[in-house]
Amino acid sequence: MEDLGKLINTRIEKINAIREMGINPFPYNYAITDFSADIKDNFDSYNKDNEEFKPVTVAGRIMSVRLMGKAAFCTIHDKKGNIQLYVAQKNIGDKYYDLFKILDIGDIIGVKGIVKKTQVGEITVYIDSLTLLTKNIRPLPIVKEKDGEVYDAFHDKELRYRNRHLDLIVTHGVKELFEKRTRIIKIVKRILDIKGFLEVETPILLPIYGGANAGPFTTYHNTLDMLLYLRISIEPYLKRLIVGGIDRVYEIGKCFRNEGMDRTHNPEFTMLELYQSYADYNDMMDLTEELFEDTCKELYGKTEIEFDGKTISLKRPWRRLKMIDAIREYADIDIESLSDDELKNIIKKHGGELKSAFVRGLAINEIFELLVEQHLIQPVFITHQPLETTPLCKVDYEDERYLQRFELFINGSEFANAYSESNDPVFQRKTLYDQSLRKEADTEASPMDENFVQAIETGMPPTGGLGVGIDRMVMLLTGERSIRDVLLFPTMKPEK
RNA sequence: GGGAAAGUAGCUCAGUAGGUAGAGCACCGCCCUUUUAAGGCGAUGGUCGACGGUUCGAGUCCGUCCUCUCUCACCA
Repeated sequence: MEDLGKLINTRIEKINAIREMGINPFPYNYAITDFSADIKDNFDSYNKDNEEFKPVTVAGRIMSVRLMGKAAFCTIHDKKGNIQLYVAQKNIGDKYYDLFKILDIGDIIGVKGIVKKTQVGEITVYIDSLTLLTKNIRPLPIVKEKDGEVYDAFHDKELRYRNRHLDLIVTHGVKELFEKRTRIIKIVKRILDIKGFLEVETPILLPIYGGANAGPFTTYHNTLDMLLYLRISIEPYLKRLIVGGIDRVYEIGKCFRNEGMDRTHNPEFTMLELYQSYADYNDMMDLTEELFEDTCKELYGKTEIEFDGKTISLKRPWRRLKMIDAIREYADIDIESLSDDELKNIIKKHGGELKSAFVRGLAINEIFELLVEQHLIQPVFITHQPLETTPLCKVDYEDERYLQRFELFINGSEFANAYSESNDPVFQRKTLYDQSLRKEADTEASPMDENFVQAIETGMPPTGGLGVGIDRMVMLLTGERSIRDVLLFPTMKPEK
């Protein structure tokens, strides 16, 4: 680190030298009129036969310098890309050429000039004015490039995640990836807005948590002298809004689960949850297909995407398969003909485990997760989960052992989860109460939410509800295999 | 939590039998007015992730720990 200190000190001394030249190394603004990509894309409008020129003013960060005595080429990076500058002493004068010579990679400059092609045909701004806009003092990682091939890329993932500002500057495609993430979320919102869903914001700090099976984060409010939880789902509040008559409602926001971290799990992650009155889980399937297919089509103009070396087709309709039929198809097991003990043996044999006391429905779900999930590559709605898997869903009227629920699987992992929402207040009170009693044995069971149950007692219309993991959707649509690559600032342990 | 791999200069990486720590780029000095991984000459720069051990001697061998990556487990 001492060496880095030396490098930084050298640059701090340059700041003093620049001030002694009568130049402010940190001026207040700069009127940009042009951007790199626009100049390159519309060369003809900036240069007519090398005789008529439309002057440009561009600004950006110095990414490389090739200095040759009394003239230099350098490349700057602005919000639209890179462009080369030709900096000649005779064009900008001795004083500003002296300034240019002590500038570093990482400094931000503004330049004025005319656009020409060099001998080898690269569109270049031949500058006649140089303004230092910000002096850098901390060296950037140096990334080299030739013919589109990148050398010495900023590879270290830890450094990239911890220093996303550097990653955005020097790693190709990172900025574009996060722009795409934002675009995906905007498309999803637009689709929902057009359908008449109201976007809302509900509390993240809660006195009581629920809506999912997950460990919560806790925090503390000093004035109220009380423990608060960070939400693990948005469901309990959106359902209150459904009761309140906002009959199509959604929120896209952070949820927090105090659980393990891996390639597809970050402690804080972004969920879409939506609720639609007078709809059921079939309507939610249609809507889910639409959200994924239309977003993909708008991004890429097609419905096939490459992911993890596989081609995945998001073209609707997708397959709809009952959980027990999926188990029969992929594991060749006829669940309904088997005894509890036989289910236990299957789970044991495949290395699964059951929480607390044996519950047949949870065992079936476990077998599905152990034996089927990984095979579900193309989009498929797995429906009719056993009723014990959640207390918030209506049972199917054809077979009350199973739910009107689906989970969407793509490439072996879950992307969405939806119910025909339970709105029977007597049933709801009982199941939530029963679950709260299980809390001793099952740390992920939620405590009783009295206010939520009272809302349901007020009368919630028949409602379809849908939850989509936005980060995973972004991963799918960008081809990224790690959630950390679609989060600007993934959760990291502090550096020592 | 298990397994595997990794951590050496600001960045990207070498470092072979345990014997004074290397390269490219960046940075510093000099030359250079069409370069583009610019080039040439020269110089600086390191607690080899941390701590302990073995040894005359450890980047290298052993142990513990830290961080990250991959993977398995866990996970609505």
